[in-house]
Amino acid sequence: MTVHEHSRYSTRVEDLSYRAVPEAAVGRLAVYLRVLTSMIEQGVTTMSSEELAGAAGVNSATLRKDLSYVGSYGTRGVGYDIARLVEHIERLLGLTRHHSVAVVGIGNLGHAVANYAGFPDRGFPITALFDLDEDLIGIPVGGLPVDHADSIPAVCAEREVTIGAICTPPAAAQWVCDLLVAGGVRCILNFAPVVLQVPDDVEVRRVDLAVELQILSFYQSRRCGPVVAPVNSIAVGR
Amino acid sequence: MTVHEHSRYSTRVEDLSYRAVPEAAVGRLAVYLRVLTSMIEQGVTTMSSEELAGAAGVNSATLRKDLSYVGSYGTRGVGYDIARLVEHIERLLGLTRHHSVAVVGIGNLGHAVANYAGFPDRGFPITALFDLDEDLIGIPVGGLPVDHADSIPAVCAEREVTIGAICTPPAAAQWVCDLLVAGGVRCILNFAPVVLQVPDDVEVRRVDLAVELQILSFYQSRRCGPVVAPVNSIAVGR
DNA sequence: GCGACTTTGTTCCTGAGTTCACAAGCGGCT
DNA sequence: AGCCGCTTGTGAACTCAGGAACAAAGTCGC
Repeated sequence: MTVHEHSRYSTRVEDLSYRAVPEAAVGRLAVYLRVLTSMIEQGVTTMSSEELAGAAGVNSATLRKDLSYVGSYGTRGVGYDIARLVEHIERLLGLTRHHSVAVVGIGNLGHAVANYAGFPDRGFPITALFDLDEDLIGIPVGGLPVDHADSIPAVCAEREVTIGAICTPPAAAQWVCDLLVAGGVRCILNFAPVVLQVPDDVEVRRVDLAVELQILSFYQSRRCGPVVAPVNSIAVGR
Repeated sequence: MTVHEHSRYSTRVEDLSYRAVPEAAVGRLAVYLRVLTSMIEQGVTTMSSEELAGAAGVNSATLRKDLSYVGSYGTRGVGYDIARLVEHIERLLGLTRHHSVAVVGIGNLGHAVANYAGFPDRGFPITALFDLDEDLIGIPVGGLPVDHADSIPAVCAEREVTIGAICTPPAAAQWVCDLLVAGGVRCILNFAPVVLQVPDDVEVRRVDLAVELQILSFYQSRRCGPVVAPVNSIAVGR
């Protein structure tokens, strides 16, 4: 295991436990986690890599490699003890501490996010809601009153918000983002179709419906053959 | 350009134009497209790779390589003609033909998706809405009445739906998915936190809020140092 | 108690994607 | 008209992720 990276964390010894986890693996681990918890509800206690891989839609070798990052506890010849595995994955993903979430922009999407059932259950309590619309402010959504966006920095700092979800129209997104950052938020989930400019120490994940659709569109047209395209600039040009 | 792939499309000549486009590049092209169209609205007509890369948040070399897949039309020493570039990217992504979208599950999220402003503008007209709730059926949402989920196969086939968006609770997602596939839908956008099982010729893209949050959580805890974790099973074990 | 079978954890390898770096090309300036 | 500087497009190195195969290890049956 040759670790020759620019190490910001080189002072610690157990670095291995939370660095050196491939980007993509983190996302898959979250998926495994959900499959596993739903298995617990069904009363299953043990699962082999083959089964879990099938349920998660990945290769079993990939799965085993991913699990090796969590210092996994499987039993050869048997499989994985689901309860123990869940515990380890949760620790690796940092789900043992709670991350309070602020939702900005209480439109259709904001409502959906604020009411999303899975969040509180899984360690993501929503502790603040913001909007600009005077008619919305003060009205409780999912049991929590909406605050004015101007108060984002103060409220986020006070309630120790760690994750901000931006559900505003694109025009407001960058402004809101700056306010969140000013309030100490370092993780942002951006639903607005904009590329946000943030300091280096802020992590942004973009969820972009239009982009997803366009990717599907690409596959669709690749499947059906090319577009009409009697355009000679393609055939001849360059 | 060595193209030595398993070629399902080897009969055609201009294959290069739409095969051999890396997965990741397609997603980025959609982002470039949005940046470019917003630039047009601002009256800009020309842009260098450096500028566009900055606005899209990617490396300029990556951007140029991505644009080379569309058989790009830049001018050395000047940059790219935005209008022409937009046209070419739209053709590659298959946006010159319209893809009608069906939304299943008219809850919070379904409303958000159905009303999403960007869809009709960008060639994704929403032509069908479905739900199970009798109270919703017949009621128009965004100008379109809601149909019963049982009619998914018939309606999708009739209206030539090419993309299905699943916004249902997880328990219903697989059932809905099967109905969509039965109706001839080959592209699915899945917002339900479930891994769908589909035939090989169906393309599924998953948008999973919980997974996104957990990835952010991982980065957050990596940043702040490890979790409390005085657990000796980690330090000592194996 | 021992052997055979099952499944994990890991190593190696292949292929893809990203970045660097440079040559070719185009416009503007003198 | 010729030169200079700027920008594109691409060839090549490098990094990273994914898949196959195998050895270690533990359990179950006898």
